[in-house]
Amino acid sequence: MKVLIVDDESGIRDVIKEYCLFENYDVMEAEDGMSALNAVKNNDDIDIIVLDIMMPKMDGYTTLKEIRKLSKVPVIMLSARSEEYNKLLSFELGVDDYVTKPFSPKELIARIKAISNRGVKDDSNIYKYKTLVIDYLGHKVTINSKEIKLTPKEYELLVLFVQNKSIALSRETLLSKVWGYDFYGDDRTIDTHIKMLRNNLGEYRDLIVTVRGMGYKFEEV
Amino acid sequence: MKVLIVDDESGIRDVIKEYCLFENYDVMEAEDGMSALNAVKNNDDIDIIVLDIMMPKMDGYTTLKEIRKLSKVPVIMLSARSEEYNKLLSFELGVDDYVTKPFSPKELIARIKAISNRGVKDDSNIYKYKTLVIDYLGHKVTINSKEIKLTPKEYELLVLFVQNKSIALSRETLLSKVWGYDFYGDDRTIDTHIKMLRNNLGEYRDLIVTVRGMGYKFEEV
DNA sequence: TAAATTTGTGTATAAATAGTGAAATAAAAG
DNA sequence: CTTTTATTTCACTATTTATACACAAATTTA
Repeated sequence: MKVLIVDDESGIRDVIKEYCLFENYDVMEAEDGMSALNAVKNNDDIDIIVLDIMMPKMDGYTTLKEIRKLSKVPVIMLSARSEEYNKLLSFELGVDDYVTKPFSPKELIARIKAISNRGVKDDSNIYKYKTLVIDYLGHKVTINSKEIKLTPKEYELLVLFVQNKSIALSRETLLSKVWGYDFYGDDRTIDTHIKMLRNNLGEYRDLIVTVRGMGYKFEEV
Repeated sequence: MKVLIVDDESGIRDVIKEYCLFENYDVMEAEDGMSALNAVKNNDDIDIIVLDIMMPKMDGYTTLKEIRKLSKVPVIMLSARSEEYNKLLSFELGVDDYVTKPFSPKELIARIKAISNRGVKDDSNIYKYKTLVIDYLGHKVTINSKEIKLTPKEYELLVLFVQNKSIALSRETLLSKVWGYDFYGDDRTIDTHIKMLRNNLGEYRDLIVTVRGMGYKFEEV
């Protein structure tokens, strides 16, 4: 487990860091939004981010908005006042939890634990967009209540896309996540599977958007 | 969907309420067991209750016991310590889920969603689909009132499938649930048993659906 | 606009997976 | 101990799925 702590006050970072280390979490620090962003860009093994809202230059909201273009990693926000709360919600950026300052480090750790233990039981078991429905438990995809038959690879691809909505996934990432780190074959294999997936998605084929020179992403219109 | 939130701390109620509203659930609040009880008495459209265990005057257990005299509505319990869990289990009042404080609001919402999607738990001793009947107590399966003879493994498989209707079960899961975690044998053993089970199910053989690359599932047509 | 790069797509072939019957083992019943 | 029943392994087949590759289409760069 690796925790990224983002706060401009080194004192606060230190306190949180100590507690995290004590719980055997790995820790990374960032003192502003920019460095946090870079940290996320360059490390795909960050499991949770503790993010202060009140920061000079780039505030927590903006930082989170940028992070969300890269990753869906769980985020706990730190804020000075609970009134910020509604703002957080309306923000719809997938804040997993929030803690008001001054907070007891113990409480923060407890919340970090809660999120890290949560595992897969996170989101609901169904994804819906218009008439496109993915039933994760049943491994079933339907359009207009009619099942569409996907091969295992196609299904895995689709799920990966949906769970990274609006995030561009490089060919590399796709290969490593769906095929496994030890895949030897051709890059273009992906294209073929994308083609098949699109065909099977029929009227929803455009949800899978080509990001030229990079890869693909899933984007609700 | 209407959620009744029962907690003596208004701060906690507010957080849960905000998240629920954001997810388009209707919300009612109660700050103690008595008002919760009244709320249930006077509103028959409550779909789910989030109930804190630690409350002054009437605690969560007592409250739940009283609620159960009126309704079978699904309940999620909140408690400060995980030790309460065992107590909950032995309590046998039909607690649908259980979340320890401090919890991430997102997690609570995920669980509320999970419950609201799944509907009411079925606790009958008989499963029926058309003329296929499983009598759990009698360990007997009949089709058109005629008993079909299943071997122990076949029966266990069938029951597991039925109790996980529409959920894809991986070979791994099947092995560990029916054969035990310590089974040391060929994966393909399952296929053979599936084959036999299907043969025995005759006209209902198609209820067991192959999920390619994954396992099998039971699906009523 | 032409050339170069990248992506889309149809098709052939290779590889993986599931269905099945029969034989070998193991377990239970008589 | 013998017979019967149940379980497991295994080889073979049918089917589905994955991959490579060639060429077309689209986009970018020079």
